[in-house]
Amino acid sequence: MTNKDLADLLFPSITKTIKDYEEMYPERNLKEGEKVTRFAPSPTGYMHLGGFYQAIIDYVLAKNSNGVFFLRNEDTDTKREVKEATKLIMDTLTHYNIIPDEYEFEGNIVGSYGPYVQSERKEIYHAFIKYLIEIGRAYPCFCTKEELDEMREVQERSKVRTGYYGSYAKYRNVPVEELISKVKEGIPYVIRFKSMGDFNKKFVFEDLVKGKIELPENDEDFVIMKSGDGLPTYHFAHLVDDYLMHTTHVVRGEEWLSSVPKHIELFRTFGFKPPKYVHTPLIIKKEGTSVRKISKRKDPEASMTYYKEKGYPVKAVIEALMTIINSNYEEWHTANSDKEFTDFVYSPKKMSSSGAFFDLEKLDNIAKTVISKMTKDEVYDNLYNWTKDYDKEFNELITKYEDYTKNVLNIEREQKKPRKDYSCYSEIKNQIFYMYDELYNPSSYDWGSITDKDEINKILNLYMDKYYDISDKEVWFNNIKELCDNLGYASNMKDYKENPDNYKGSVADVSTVLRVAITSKSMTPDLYEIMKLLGKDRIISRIEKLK
RNA sequence: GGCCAGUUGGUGAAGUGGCUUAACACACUGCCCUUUCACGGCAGCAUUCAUGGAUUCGAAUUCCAUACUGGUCACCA
Repeated sequence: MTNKDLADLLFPSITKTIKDYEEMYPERNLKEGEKVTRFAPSPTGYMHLGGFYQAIIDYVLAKNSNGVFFLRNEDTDTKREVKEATKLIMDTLTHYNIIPDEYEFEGNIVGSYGPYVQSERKEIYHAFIKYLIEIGRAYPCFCTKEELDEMREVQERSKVRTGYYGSYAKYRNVPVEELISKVKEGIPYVIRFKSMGDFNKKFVFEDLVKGKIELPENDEDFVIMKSGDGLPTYHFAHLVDDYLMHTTHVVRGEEWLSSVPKHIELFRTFGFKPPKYVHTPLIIKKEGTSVRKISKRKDPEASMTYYKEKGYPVKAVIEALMTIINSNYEEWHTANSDKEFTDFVYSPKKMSSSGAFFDLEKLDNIAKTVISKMTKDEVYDNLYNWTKDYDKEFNELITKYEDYTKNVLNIEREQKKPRKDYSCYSEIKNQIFYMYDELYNPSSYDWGSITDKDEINKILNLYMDKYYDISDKEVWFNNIKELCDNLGYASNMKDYKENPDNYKGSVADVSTVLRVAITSKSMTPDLYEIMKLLGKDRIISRIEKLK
């Protein structure tokens, strides 16, 4: 009996060969330098910031070179799989407008290198495994979990490297006859790769981020196909998929660096050219004095849903991530503000090789600038879309008062240096609630230096009786100044600063009284604009309410 | 423990042997502008690049050692 007999026994229905698949998935028509990248998440029900950050790199790498970016669903871990996960991934990518050129979603395949869901590619993997068995480079292993655990304990006790290799590889040199009869008996098995590597030999591997790295050869007979469902492990699926889909650049987290020897040996065994690798630093989080990977359990900001729920502008999140990806992005972006982030030429070499800290404060700052540069219509539309999902009540209000809301959002916007009030859409309501009678119901007022009720009433009454005029900003402010003179407050700040004792206070104090009486807040944008939008009736009623 | 990687201010970082008295940005502090806040302007914020040694006229940049941090060592990706 031969390896061929074993292969046929294991995969009786597999008739296609590697060659057949190579013909089905021919070389892509790429011009020099065009890159093929992929985002390959496993659908565990969660879209991690770290994953999204890699997706951006993939996307930019492909767009930079006019290449192809595709999405592949790595669902080989059936135990961890979550049904809605694929939708979540698609929704997130769509929200950020990172649209793959090829993907598979809800039964729809876009692209000619599919299927793009690994569980649908089982036959393909099996054809490759069958070949490996035929040439004697893979074999079934019947070890139970208990046996493997025991082996590891023995190895640990005798202080040798743990793993299934060399003389520890129990089924590596078992004659085919015996393997065949065990299979026929129905004993569960996995398929292992038969490694020819030597752990004491090193080879040089070039990572595009880290540069040249010296790694030991792989000598482990690692699992390539699991028992039960017969699905491949990551290592094997990576080989087959990235070979047949003609991926040129594999972007993945640096936690994969230590399995590079396995992947390289696999590619060499088949005589395939391995892709280029971009092992990205992990996104980390400071906790006390130690650093750790950002985690979905402890850090809400590790999930991409966090940014959507808060209502951070799409551009801001991408910009913050791009800044981590290549720190010269920021400078480039200020010099090329009209360009898309995909026009920025990403350089793996320029990536920091240590862990990156995703700074939420920095994100806030970027987001404020992004929103400040939008037109009132853009802010309105984004606010509308956000409130539609997360704040129905406010959504109805801004729909009812659409033009008015746009005017509110436009205060101090159309100027060279617009205000930077909002970092996310969820913040807007809290900052402009006083512009809506439906929301205006202050329980307290932020009075400034003037807190005496009689004095406040005196200022307000006199103002409404004699000085109220919002026909023009200059007129409006001159009136306030006259009011100040009339009541013994300094109308000129310089005079006040020079001789504070000559006055009861200054125009700043009087203005604050007006501001707080009308909005309840001491910090607001331009009061004149607010008063103009509110109109006399509402101003009067708010002042009356104070009495 | 084996293997691999990393270590520049509170943060992201620039920097690849002299142009660095370490860029830029965020944060922070002070002043100015100012009807508040914000914006904006100006100034301040690492005598030092984990530590020790070596090479060199000269090192954050090269080499060696040490320390610390992280990754990995699954029928998870």
